[in-house]
Amino acid sequence: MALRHAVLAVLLDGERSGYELAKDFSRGVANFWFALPQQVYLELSKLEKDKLVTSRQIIQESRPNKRLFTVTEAGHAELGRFAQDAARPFAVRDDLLVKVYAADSLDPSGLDALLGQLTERAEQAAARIEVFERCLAAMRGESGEEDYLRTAERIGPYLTCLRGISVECDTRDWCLSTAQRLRARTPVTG
Amino acid sequence: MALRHAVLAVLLDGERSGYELAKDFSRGVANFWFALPQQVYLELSKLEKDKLVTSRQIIQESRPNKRLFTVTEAGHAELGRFAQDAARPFAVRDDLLVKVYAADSLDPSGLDALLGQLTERAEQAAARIEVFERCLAAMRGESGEEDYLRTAERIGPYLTCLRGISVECDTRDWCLSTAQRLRARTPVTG
DNA sequence: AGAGTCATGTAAGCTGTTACATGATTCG
DNA sequence: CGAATCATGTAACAGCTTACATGACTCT
Repeated sequence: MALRHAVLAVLLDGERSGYELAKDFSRGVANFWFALPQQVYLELSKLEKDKLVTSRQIIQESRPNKRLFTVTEAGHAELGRFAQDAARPFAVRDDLLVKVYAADSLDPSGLDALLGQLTERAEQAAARIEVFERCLAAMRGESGEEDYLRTAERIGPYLTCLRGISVECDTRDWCLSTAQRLRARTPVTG
Repeated sequence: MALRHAVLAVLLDGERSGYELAKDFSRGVANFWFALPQQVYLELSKLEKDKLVTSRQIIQESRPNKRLFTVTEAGHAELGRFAQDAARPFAVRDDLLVKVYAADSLDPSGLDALLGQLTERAEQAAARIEVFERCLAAMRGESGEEDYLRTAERIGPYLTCLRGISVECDTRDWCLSTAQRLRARTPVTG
């Protein structure tokens, strides 16, 4: 039971197709849970079988038909139960950190590859920061942030988006400073 | 292939027993990769079978016997190859963020549970920050940070530890401000 | 006396990834 | 004309979690 509640949570925003959900989960928009499209489609079938969501089919002419999903009463109840359960501690698993940990034992070409990956990750983080910032601006509209957070009907998505930004800022800064520090130790020889 | 390289990376610090590794991976010390003890023992057998590590047994009297593992030449080569492979993008999967996303739809008791979990997570983060900070101090000894990073033989562990601290600071701050913001919207009624 | 530490595993089950499969439409 | 977008799935495999199993020693 994992993706399950993430899908239900995103469906709180309203009817969505599997395709839209899959995009959210495999790009970074649903910043709190990553999943591949295959997994999303599978989970939607299970959720429907368990009556936590319902779907209605939309017949389209110039596009493939699609199904739009909505959370049922039982789905809402399930989310309520989920909130009560102890949240399992967040488990970090990051290839890039493993490589940095082992950086000292790498040969020049390995180190070079690592520096490239750090830079790339920093760039990805920067790109995501921009996306998130536009999301926030769109959500809050005219209001100031604190004002929005006090008065808006729905603030969950705003709060998780804020988290996305701070995590990515952190990632970007760490990647850049780490790359610099590793470079500072291997002066260009020859 | 996943835990595999994380274990090899930790073993670069020198001979370790399965038990010690398991502790590192299931507590937060090996900050970059979480794994349960069972998984670590299993991975060590596989690594030994594939000759990427060797072990020697230590017979103990007042304690169970143990095996100490070391990275082989082939193990070092494997880490080198790993560094060259593109690092797979980091995938976030966090229960707590799912709950915050769904916060608006929770009843008072669900929201209360969530606030508790946010506080708890903030406390865990604070505790880990202290642990990491002591690790850093121990590693750098008398030297200043930038000095240490330029001159020390091995800095990988220091760099990942720095990352651990900034991630946990971020977690702590976000959990606390999020709890506050959610509380501000549900004034005590009655 | 009970909890925690040292020390190592096996087996079943669930979750996530990779590979495969299809096919029309729109944009550059 | 090739690539991307829309749209939905199945099957095999790899990785992670939960439950089970054992047993002496040390600290409160």
